[in-house]
Amino acid sequence: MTRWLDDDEQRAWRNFVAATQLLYAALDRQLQRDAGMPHAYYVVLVGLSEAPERRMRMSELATWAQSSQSRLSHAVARLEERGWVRRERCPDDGRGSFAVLTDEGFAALAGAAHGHVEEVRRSLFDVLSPEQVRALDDICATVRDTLER
Amino acid sequence: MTRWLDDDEQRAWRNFVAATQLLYAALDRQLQRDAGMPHAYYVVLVGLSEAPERRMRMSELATWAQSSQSRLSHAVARLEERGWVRRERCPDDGRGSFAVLTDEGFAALAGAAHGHVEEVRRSLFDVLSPEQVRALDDICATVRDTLER
DNA sequence: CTCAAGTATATGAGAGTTCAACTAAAATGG
DNA sequence: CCATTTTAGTTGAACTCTCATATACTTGAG
Repeated sequence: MTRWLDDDEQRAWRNFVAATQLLYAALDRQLQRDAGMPHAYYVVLVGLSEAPERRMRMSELATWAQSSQSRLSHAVARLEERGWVRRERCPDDGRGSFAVLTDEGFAALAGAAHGHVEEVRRSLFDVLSPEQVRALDDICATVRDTLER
Repeated sequence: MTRWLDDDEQRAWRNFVAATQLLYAALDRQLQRDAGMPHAYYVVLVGLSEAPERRMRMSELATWAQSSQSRLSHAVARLEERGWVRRERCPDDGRGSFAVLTDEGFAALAGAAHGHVEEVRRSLFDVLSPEQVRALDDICATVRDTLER
C-alpha cells in the first residue's frame, strides 16, 4: 500500500519544490545574464579554482560537481570553446585527462562570483534566521548523506 | 563590497545544492524509469488532476506549475502527443486555450503516483524528524514568498 | 605475454528548457 | 470606431542534459 503524504508533508513538499525551483531559476537567470553561464558550469569552475594548481581529473571533478561524467565532458567541451578551461592528457594514465582552469576562466569566475553570492544572499540567507540556516544545513546534510549511496 | 558567505553559510549552501540536486536527480530518474516522464510533466498532470473538471487555462497552469508559458506550451504539446492531455479552445477568450487531462493521462498519473511518493519518502521524509519537516516547511515557505514577487 | 574484463573519457542522438520572435485576439483610449 | 498597447499562447533555434554507445587504455588471470 502506498503511504501517501499527510497534509503537513504535502504542504512541506510543495513548498520545497516551489522554493527550490524558484531559487534555481533565479540563480540561473542571474548567472546567465551576468556571466553567460548556467549554474552547473559555475560549479565546475569553482571546483577547479579550489583544486591544487587549478586542475582536476575529469572523474574527480564530476564527483565533486555531482555531475555524470558525460555531462561534465560536454560542459568542459563548452568551457574549453570559451577558453575558460583547457584539457591536458594525464601522464600516469593514458585514458585520463585533467581539466585545467585558465586565467581567463579564473577571471570569468571572479567576475561572476559577486553577483552570484548577492543572489544567493537575497534569495536565501537574507530571509532566514541563523537558527533556520542551521536547521537547513542539518536537513540538507542528512538528505545528502542518504542519497550519496 | 561583496558580502561573502561565512563558513557556516558556505557549508549550508553547498549542502543545500548537493542535497537538492541529488534529490531531483533521484526523482527524475524514478519517474523517467517507471512512468516515462520527467518531474516537470508529472507536476503538470497533478495540477490538471486537481483542477475542476481536470482542465485549466494554459497560463493558470503555467503559474501553478512554476513554469514559463513557453515551457508549458512545449510540455503540453508533448503530453498531447502521448494522449495524456488535450487542448481546447477557450470560448470566452479567443486567444486562450484550456489544457484538459484525458482519462489516459489520469491513468498515467495514477500509475506514476505510487512510485513517486515512495521516492519522495525514501529521499526526504523518512530521514527527517517531524521537527525538521516543520522547519523545512517554514524555510521553504519563506523563500517561496520572497521569490514569488 | 596475451586476452578478457574493467576503467576513463568522449561522442551522438534524443528530449527538455530558454529566449526571442511571432500570431492572434482582447483591452484601452483618444 | 480606429490605432495602440497588452495579453494568451505558440514556435524555432540554440543550448544543456541524459542515455546508450564507442574508444582507448589499464589491469589481472592464466
